Amino acid sequence: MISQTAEYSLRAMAYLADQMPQGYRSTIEVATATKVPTPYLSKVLKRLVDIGLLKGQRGPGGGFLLMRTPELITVWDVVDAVEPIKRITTCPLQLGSHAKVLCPLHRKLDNALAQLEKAFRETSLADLINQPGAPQPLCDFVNSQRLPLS
Amino acid sequence: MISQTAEYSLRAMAYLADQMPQGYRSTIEVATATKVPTPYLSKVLKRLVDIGLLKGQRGPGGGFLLMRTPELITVWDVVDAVEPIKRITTCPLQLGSHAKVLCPLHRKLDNALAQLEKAFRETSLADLINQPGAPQPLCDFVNSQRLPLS
DNA sequence: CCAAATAAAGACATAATTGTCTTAAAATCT
DNA sequence: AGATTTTAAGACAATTATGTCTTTATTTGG
Repeated sequence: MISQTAEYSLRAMAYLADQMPQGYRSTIEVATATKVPTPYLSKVLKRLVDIGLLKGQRGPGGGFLLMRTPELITVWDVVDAVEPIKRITTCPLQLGSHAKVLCPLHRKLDNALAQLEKAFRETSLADLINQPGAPQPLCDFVNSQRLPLS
Repeated sequence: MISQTAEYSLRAMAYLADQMPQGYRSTIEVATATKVPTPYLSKVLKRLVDIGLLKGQRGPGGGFLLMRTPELITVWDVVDAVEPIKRITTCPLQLGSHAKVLCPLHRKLDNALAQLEKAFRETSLADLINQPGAPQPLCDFVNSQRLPLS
């Protein structure tokens, strides 16, 4: 229901949100952590740069970095950037009689899309990594650098 | 967010639900009414037959017919038949630590899918064609055969 | 039985998505 | 300046989704 590219984008953004304090992270590191094919992730990351969600930095010590803090980037921002949710605002059959009000079928479908959009807009990357009482961290990598060594 | 094929399937099923009292409806008629390319719709309808949602009848007077009444077929039945909503039940990264509990990202995504599934399960084809106070019928074709000629 | 209508089946074509590989450009460090 | 690290860019390949076309099988009605 959501494309592979969107899934990969979300994994990468979540990882980069978690790793933000450490600065730039390279394609290979992100790919390894999120288990995404490296060459393909490279293209996905470039897209996120073009869109303005990430900054790419070349050379030693370079890599990718969020352009905003995790609190200010939502799941919707990411999904909308790589695979926009196309809301149904006009009749797909282009029926004149549906110009103002969608038929029940498309009304229902668009309501479902609206629900989805709302859920995505209400979730920030911070919500994905800062889970106080949550039993599991985002993924194996999350916070791994920051946990006390015990 | 939902495939073209699923959209076409829903249009066709809604049309056939509306036309059920008139008996079999041919591919060409359904294609014209729903504005779907005829040859492609033909394949879609065959799939709906294979799945058991429609009955196909050859020869003069033949065509397609719902296997159940519109009340007993949901939007979910149709979508699930042609393009199943893949719920996230296990970690897509196959991380051992997520065997029991999904990470927040995939928990959120699956919750969204659950919402979608619920909305689709709660809507029957009958809901799409019998709208007492609704300002618009399903589409131009709906109930057109049954309206008083006035 | 024959002709017409219709779905069924499957070959073929096109486009989008996903994935790989190679080269170029830029930044850093010594 | 030169070597190394890294993203940027773009060609190429494989797969899936979408769409078209032709032939075959079945059913009905005369």
